[in-house]
Amino acid sequence: MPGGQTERTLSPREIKRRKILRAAIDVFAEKGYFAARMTDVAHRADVADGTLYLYFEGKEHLLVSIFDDMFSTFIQQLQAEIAELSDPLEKLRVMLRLHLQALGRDRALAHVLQIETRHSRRFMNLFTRGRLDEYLGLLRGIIEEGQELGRFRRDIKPGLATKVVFGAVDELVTSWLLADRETRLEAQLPNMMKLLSQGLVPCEMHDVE
Amino acid sequence: MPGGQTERTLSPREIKRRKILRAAIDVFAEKGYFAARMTDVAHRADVADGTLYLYFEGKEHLLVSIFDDMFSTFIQQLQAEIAELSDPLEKLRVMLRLHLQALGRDRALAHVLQIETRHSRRFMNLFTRGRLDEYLGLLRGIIEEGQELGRFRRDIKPGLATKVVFGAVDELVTSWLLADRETRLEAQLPNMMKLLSQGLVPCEMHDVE
Amino acid sequence: MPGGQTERTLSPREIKRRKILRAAIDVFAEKGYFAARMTDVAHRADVADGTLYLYFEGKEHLLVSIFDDMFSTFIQQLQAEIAELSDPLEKLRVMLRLHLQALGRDRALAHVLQIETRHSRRFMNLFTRGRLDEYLGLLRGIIEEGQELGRFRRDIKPGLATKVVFGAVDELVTSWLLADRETRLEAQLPNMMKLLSQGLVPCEMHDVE
Amino acid sequence: MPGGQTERTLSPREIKRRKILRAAIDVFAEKGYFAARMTDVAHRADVADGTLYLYFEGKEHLLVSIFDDMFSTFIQQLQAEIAELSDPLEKLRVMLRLHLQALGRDRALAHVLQIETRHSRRFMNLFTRGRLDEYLGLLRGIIEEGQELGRFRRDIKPGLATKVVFGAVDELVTSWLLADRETRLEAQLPNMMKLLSQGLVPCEMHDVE
DNA sequence: GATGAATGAGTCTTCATTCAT
DNA sequence: AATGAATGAAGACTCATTCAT
Repeated sequence: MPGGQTERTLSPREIKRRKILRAAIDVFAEKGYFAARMTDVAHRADVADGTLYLYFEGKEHLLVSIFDDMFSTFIQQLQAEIAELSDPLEKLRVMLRLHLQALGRDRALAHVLQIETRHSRRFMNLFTRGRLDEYLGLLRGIIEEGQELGRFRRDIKPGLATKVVFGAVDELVTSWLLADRETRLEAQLPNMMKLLSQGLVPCEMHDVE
Repeated sequence: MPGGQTERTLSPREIKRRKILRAAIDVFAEKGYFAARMTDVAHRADVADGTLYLYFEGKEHLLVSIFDDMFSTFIQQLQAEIAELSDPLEKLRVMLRLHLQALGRDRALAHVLQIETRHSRRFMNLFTRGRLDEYLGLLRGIIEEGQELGRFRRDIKPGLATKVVFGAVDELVTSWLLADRETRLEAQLPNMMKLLSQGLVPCEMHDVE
Repeated sequence: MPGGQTERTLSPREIKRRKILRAAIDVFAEKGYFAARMTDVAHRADVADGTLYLYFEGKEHLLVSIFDDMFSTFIQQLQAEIAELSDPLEKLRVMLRLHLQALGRDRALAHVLQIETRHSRRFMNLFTRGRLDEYLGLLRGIIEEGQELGRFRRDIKPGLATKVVFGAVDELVTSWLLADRETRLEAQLPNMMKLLSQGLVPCEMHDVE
Repeated sequence: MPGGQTERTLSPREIKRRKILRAAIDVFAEKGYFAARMTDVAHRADVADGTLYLYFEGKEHLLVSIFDDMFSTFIQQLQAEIAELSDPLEKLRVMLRLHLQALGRDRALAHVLQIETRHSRRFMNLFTRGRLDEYLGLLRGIIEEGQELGRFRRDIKPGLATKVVFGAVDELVTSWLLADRETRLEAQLPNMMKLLSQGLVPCEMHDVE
């Protein structure tokens, strides 16, 4: 999610902006957003306290910026990779793989995005969910496409399916985060794909249902 | 989830304790845990500020107590209702139904449990997740039982399935909460059960997978 | 201006309120409003920093309250004493005497009212001048009455005369304040009355004018 | 008051100095000295923040310089015009006319001189009053001269008369400023001269006094 | 037990000033 | 000379908690 796709040359301003953002991610992940003090972030970024305010409007904006920056980079990458595929199931798999990879690669970032960024309804309504809708929209698009092509079961509302899929991945990430395992997050992908696509109950018993 | 199964007579102390807890739920839901002030809770409960500390150790303990009280009542009810069933799929359905009912019935409580109670890793590790494990254990037990009885697909790790199911319900609740819909939360149950049990992909295409 | 006319018993709250106000007057007079820190006021009043905010909304409100408290007490006294007189010139004399006495008696208060309370247009428009209008209205009333009775020259606009009289007293106070003299402020009254009532130029030369 | 009597050619440095001073007057008048930020002044003057410090020692010096610059120009003009007159009453009239003209012509400047420049005892003692003494000395000289020549009443202390006259004009200016009238300040001069020279009380009633 | 007035530690933010370029 | 990015000291205010009544 971070790095990689950056242009050859970054302006000095952009470099410092990212240094501060990185410091904020690390500090927020370590101490939590509320316990973190602006001065901690400044020290970690190796700048003066006041400098933070030359790049960000305030503490909350720092948190919002983490979300926005990482998210928009991620969504772009997602769209690029998905565009090249035709099979909806394949698109879904790639989407979830990128999701798990992006977060699995950067534990501190994952912390901030999974937890600190969801600390209140106000914050979620104002920031988290707003951005998340782009992701959910992409996901829903894939599901609807799959239904049209007959690759996905048609008797399930795409809105609900979107929530179930997102909820599943999201919980996977959160429990990986909190359990502090050594497992690679991505390793769970095949199993999860099977479960989501085929369900809990074997086919021959579906009539029972 | 609250009330209902309590004994006939509650001690005056217990009555006031619950009054405070209810006030805390409402205030936390309205303003968010951090923005809520102890004095707000006291006013809502119609007691003096200092009185809160005769019943709870402090602000954080108030939040923990909400979780614990509601959760233990809920888990008890869950176990009682499930014990009477034999079919794992039925158990699962009842479990999720109770989950959705309990939260769908009390929006303020749902707010607190879904959001305020998850505001930091520290809090989740210390309180939220600890209590949640009882719920997750119950869920996992049902899934394992289903696999043993051949009612559930055996090629899926029960740990993963537990997370997927919990993640799905959890997300359902959260999006219901944030969207502020008029929908009854419980109404989504049949659709979700179908999706979880049969998966996204129709049986005849499973080989493709 | 302060004290004197207070009721027999003051509530404990009112006592503490006045203690804080007195501390604020002294601190503002010593260090100036802007240089004064809230913690200075709290220390002087012998209360905790936070206690200030139980009695006043903030630093600015402290300054406004000094003005309002002292001014309303003063205006009341003024009206009471003037009501008993009939001669406009006498009324004027009493008014100015009370003015000079009230401020001459309490140098710190005079400092705050003459200087700190006039630090910006915004503050003057919002607070100082608004209150002052009551005083100016009283003054103007006396002048108009004097003109009607033929005791004061009729060819002078009362609005202008009001300003001239107020400006003269006000400047007298300010220069007394800044010169840090030992003179009693009140001692200047007879001279000033003569000047205001008879003017700079002897009568026999008025035609020259 | 500004410009006018300056030499034909100003050094580039002096030009920029004045540009900054003008910017400071406007910004201080608009936002008040304390609320004004150095960066506001720099922007208004169309120079970089740091440049201000190549011309002025700091924010306070900017305010002092406004006072000094404008005042010394004013005093010079005053002395020149008065020197040509012989009648003390005429001198007084010219002095007050110039005073009212100078401020009436430049509202922003008047703001700064009447209000911002008097924000604290420290500032007044250190700067405002010090410069003002030149003005007051001039005024006092005229009054004493008038008394010697028998044109002014001898039974009034010149010090007091000076204060009364200055206070009257000063208040006139301040109330003109705050009332935000459309009146020309200077228009009040004749009336004020009459009041100051002949007093409030008609001659035939002076014995009453 | 209940009260609620008092406490005081804790922190985000502003902005005058500096100095490397 | 001019720039403007960076600095960092400083302080008003909040609010969880206590404790004398």
